[in-house]
Amino acid sequence: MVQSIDRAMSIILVLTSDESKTHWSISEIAEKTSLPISTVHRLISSLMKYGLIQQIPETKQYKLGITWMEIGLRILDKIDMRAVARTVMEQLAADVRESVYLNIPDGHDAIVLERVESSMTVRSIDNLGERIPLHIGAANKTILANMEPREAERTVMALIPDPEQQREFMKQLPAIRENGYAVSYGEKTEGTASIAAPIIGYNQRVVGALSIGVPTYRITEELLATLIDRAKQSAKEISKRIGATP
Amino acid sequence: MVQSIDRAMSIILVLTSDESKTHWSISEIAEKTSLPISTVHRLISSLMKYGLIQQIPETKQYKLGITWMEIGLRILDKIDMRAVARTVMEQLAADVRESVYLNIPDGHDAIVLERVESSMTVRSIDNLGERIPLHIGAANKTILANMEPREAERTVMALIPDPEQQREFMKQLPAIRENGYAVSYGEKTEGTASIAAPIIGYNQRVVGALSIGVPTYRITEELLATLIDRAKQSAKEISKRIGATP
DNA sequence: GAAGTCGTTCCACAATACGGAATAATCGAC
DNA sequence: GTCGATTATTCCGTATTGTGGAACGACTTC
Repeated sequence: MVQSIDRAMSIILVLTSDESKTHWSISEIAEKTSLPISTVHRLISSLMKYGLIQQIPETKQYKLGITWMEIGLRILDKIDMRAVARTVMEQLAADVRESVYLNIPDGHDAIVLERVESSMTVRSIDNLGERIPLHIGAANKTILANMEPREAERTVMALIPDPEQQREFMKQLPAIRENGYAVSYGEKTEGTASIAAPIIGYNQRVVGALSIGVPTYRITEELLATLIDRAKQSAKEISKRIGATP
Repeated sequence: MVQSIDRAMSIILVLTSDESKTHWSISEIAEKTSLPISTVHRLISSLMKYGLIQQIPETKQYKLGITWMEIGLRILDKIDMRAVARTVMEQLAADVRESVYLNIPDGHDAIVLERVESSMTVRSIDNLGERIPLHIGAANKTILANMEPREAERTVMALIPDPEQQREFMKQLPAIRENGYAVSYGEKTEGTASIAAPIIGYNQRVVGALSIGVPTYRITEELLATLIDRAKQSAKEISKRIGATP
């Protein structure tokens, strides 16, 4: 619609086109965009004004400006994980034909932030907004396992009074962290198993967990392997979309 | 030079103007930019094409698009300081149990590049991507103090109009440079003190500043001494690590 | 159901960006 | 140092492009 913006973006596109190349000359850009040099120059001048493109003084070449990062960081800061997760969760639920949940940590509990039910589901297990202590269920355990260890320890100490049980519980966490998933059988709801994987934010911190709830009687070894795989994959997809840098 | 780009950026600017507000209606944007509604609409349509702006289907309102993050992350990737810094920052935050920030200079401001919050933190103070003038706050002052003196002077002259205040301000810089740290009380945020130390790149140039934010009421002389020590130490650690791999 | 308040589309008009060509700056070979 | 080749930058008459008031449509509110 607006030609200048189309052209400006085609220039930006050229600047992002090659991972290894960091700076470009005007004539290179003109050639790649098939625009006249003078036009490229004028557009770049405008873009420079806003820090979208920067000029390297020594070589007079151009590179992407810092504004992209500046605004990008702001978006990362308040990205709505829920909306992002929803898309992925719906796909997953449709594929595996089971209910899918998204939990986020808050204090010593996790809150059920989102739920997608499969058509197969007889009844939904977790209610939206429900608060579940972090040591209960596969989803919450993956959160604990991926939290800052000291904080995890403090949380467990607050949740489990008996020191012996505390130690016993803490033992499982490293493995969960290592494997990238957790499985639980009927911890929260009788007759329901849960397969969970962590969602990691842009700053490498765990921001939630995705889990699949399955009636225990349906589970076979083969299905379990598939579900683990799919849960990990979907959690990673969400992590990526909310800006985690792998 | 190119009007459309100027106008487009003024729209983007509105969308970034308020930290708390995440989505805007066309008429709000039109009013803020003093542009006709139809013009705003046309520009937004073009910007949407590139994911620079997204529309929320339910409310028909607009928000910043993910392209900013996408391109921003590419640039971030090239700044390997961030990855290096994060490790050190997380350790520091865990140890001192306060929030830790990383600022990098750009023009007359610094940008908040990374933030690690302690579990103790009530609320985060600085937002990622936020731009703060270089004469405000301990972190930015350490940057100024370690910049090339002429450039620092030029920056201060641009930021502070009053010549008397300029001179007054410049006086503190040599001491900051000498001591290797700066402390500020509530310069940027009421009730929050900041302890900062410079990060020096492989070419002996200041590339950023690490700072610890502490509620003023928590500060004692003893704690202050510790935090100064830890800030200097961590900043030096980061400097060393980015110096080793230029 | 009328009156507002949004977002969206339309189109005659002229202001705006266009781009070829001239100029300036830079580099390199001899 | 000079000449030529290759950049980046500026200029300016032209017409293509974006402009914005007004009409329309979709919703909400009273």
